[in-house]
Amino acid sequence: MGRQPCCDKLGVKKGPWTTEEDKKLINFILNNGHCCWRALPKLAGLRRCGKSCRLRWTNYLRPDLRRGLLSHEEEQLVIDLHAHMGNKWSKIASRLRGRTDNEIKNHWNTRIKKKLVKMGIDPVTHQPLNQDPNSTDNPKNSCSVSDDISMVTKSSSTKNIETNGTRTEDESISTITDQNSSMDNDNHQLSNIYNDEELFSYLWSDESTKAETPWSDSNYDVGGTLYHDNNVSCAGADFPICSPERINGVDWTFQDYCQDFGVHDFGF
DNA sequence: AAGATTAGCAACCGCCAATCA
DNA sequence: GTGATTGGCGGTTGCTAATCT
Repeated sequence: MGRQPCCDKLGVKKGPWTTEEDKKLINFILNNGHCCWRALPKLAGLRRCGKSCRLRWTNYLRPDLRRGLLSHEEEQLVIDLHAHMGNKWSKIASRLRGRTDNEIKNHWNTRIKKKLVKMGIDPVTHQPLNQDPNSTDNPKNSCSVSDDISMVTKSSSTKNIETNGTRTEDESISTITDQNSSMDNDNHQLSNIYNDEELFSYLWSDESTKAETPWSDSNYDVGGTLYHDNNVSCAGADFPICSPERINGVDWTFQDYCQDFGVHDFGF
């Protein structure tokens, strides 16, 4: 007897999400939260698998997500964390506020991995590769790799040494995240959130949205101190608000994220 | 200009661990 | 203790846009 499929395969839609489906999912979660992903599609009027809904929400629709390319600092952090943790994308993602495991995994596979290989560094072990001296991929011959990555690799090596020394892994990771607490292009990235015109205009509309979403994953630990959420009671539900953080000298709060997402009124 | 190739990303699949009855 | 259910994770696929020839 095999495992029961996560959803009834018949009549379940696959493939890219439409704006209409996004609206339904956002509306439902903002109004009801997501108590049970399996039941959610039916309740929200979606012909989707619960798993698919969860993925769409966590990877794309969550209002606390940041879109756009990873900054140099974030890239550096990912490499450092990967050197410590390996392919633990969700754990790495939890150290980068507003980034998803899928996004980081994609970025690693499509960009960082190639850069490291091009530099003659094994992306798995973070140690120098045994290069064929005639290979065109010999790092001595490749001058196109950015200097910042070279710095990163040095940094990773240093971290490895530190880990073998007196520092614990957590301490060393904490140090890394501290270094990452100021990101230079956050504002630019925030401005890139949700550029889908139709969805965006919908979100900016006056449709009321009472949030009872648990926002369980809104406790960020970047830098270890920046994101301690305070729960605010809202419409009978505890609704967390992030403490302000400083990005480019600007204080950002969860409300800012909400506004950036286009949801003006969470019932505060 | 057109076809081929490559890169980037969203989404799916299968497995695993935690939880519950 | 055991099997069913659910959520979550990591690997992989497939589509689309960009770039190359």
